[in-house]
Amino acid sequence: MAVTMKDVAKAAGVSISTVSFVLNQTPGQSLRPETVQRVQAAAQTLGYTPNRIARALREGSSRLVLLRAGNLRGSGLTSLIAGLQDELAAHGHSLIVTYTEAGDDDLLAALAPRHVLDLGQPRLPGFTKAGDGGWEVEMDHHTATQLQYLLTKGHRRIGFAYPPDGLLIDMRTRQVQQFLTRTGMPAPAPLVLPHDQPSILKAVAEFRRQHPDVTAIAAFSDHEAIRLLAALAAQGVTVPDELAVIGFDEGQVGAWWTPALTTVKIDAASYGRRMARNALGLPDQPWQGQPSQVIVRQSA
Amino acid sequence: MAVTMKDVAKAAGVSISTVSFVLNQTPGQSLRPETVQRVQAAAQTLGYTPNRIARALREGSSRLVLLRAGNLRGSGLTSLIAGLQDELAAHGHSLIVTYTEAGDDDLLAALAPRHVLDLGQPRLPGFTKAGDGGWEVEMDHHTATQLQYLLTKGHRRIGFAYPPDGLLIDMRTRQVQQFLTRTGMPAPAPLVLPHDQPSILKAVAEFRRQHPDVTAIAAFSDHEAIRLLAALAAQGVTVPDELAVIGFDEGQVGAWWTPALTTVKIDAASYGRRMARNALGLPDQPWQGQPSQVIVRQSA
DNA sequence: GGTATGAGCTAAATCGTTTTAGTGCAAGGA
DNA sequence: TCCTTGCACTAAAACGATTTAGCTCATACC
Repeated sequence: MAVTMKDVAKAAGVSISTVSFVLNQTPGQSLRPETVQRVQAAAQTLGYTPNRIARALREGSSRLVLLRAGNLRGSGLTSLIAGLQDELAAHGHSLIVTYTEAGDDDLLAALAPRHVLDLGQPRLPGFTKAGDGGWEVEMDHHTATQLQYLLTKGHRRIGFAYPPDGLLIDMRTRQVQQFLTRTGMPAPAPLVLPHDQPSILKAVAEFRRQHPDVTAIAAFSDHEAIRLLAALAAQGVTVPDELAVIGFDEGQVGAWWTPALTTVKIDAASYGRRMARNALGLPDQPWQGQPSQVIVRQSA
Repeated sequence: MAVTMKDVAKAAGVSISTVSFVLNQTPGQSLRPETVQRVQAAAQTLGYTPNRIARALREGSSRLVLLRAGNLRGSGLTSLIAGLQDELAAHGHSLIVTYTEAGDDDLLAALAPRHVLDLGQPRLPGFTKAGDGGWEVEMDHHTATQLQYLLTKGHRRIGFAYPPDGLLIDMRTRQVQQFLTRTGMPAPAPLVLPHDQPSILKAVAEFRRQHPDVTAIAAFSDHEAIRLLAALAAQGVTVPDELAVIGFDEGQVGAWWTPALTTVKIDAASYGRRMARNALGLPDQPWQGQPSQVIVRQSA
């Protein structure tokens, strides 16, 4: 049997209410220091742990935050999660991450989370004003890092390779377009990478025929970059000489590929903290440009 | 405000207890068909959804099952999860998966799951008798599939490549040893693959010097296989001619590598179902050898 | 002296279920 | 007629926390 407030109350010789006031440091309650001591000691000795289910029932929701990551993976997500977890833990909350595409109603009902963060939503609730550092601004920054690198390397005609479906595709596509327009470059040449290898070969061959002037391709993520590299190798296209390829959101295997994949490492930890504060309704902290960093290897 | 049993009871003109009996089909209760109808209709009309938090408080735990996957990934895990989810959903439960290494006490307390499945535990609770189809037996089957393929291809001296830390390493290592012993082969040559590339190169060079007679290497998972292939390519070792490499638990990128990675595809869905039944305390269903299947590509 | 005030507590309601112990009524048996 | 039995329900007690509304003193003020 778990230790309840009742047990602590009995041990400390006070009422359950008092125990609650002491342990939650409820504001607006005056308590004698000695009583506080006694209650804390009793809780400590008995090893009291609050029953989160009972608390959730009373409060109307669990001290949980749900992050919907859909089909996303990568180190950016990992650091985002780390930041989220840190800040949430500091305020007594826990993080649950789901990687399913569909919104699972049962799960949602079972968890009754205080907040749901959906990475498919470009503008997270709370980040409502334009230019306030929402998810979209964050991503825009990273996209710029990726493309700026290609520009610096002298590329002028740039392609953007992305999967046929999944989260964030529209947003990234739009941002790539806007960045190139902003910097006076021609619009990106779109390259959709199907799921199966033969189709990819066809798509890539077709792309090269239609866009012979493209010298560099920015990928939606490292996974797409790898699939692209495989197709290019199969067709005898040398990377980076004939065509440069840059990944996005450093994955697990890019470093081991030949040629090793140049990519963008995203450190979204501090953004995760902001998301957390936002989800909990805490005062926001000013946005500072997120560090996203090009990992220079061989492919671009 | 959410619709509660109280609302349903009022609408149907019965007591809360009756509503509970009807909606849960509580055994040992006799109810007039007409009453049942009325309650069900009321629940339907009002759009009643049970408050899982309240239920969890009453029942002592949530209708949740927690799966601790640690650092594991891959299609085997994916199918395991699918099977688990299916069977759990059929019994009104939901699955939560964590990919953290440390046991998160706060999360556990917040969820109060009915059952915790830890993939780091070789013998899951309930699978207590030897040879009854526990996780260990399951994995043994897949390991055998991987090694049997190498034997069939004529390899006699076999190495086993694995990471320095993580879940399941001890189990897999043991099983590889036992399989080779059982089939009269020499013991496996161990090859630990550190996390950074330079160290791997060193480890592989050292391994080749110490074990020149090894003609094939079975990897702990596809991820290790890829890292190994990268190191071998860097050292000019031709795969599969000089050294064959077979992965385990098909990953995302093996198909795109050059040479394409031969691996073992694990369909753990039906095992997931068994785990689910077991976790819920339902009668077990007999174990049937799990389909694990070699995906033959180029590397072995 | 009477009363407002505040300190330091407690009693009890509440969150929404599940479940145990009844309750009232009709039918059946002695 | 009286007692038992079964049917079809209901009342109320949990589950363990939070929170509102008191309650009892002692002090302070007029």
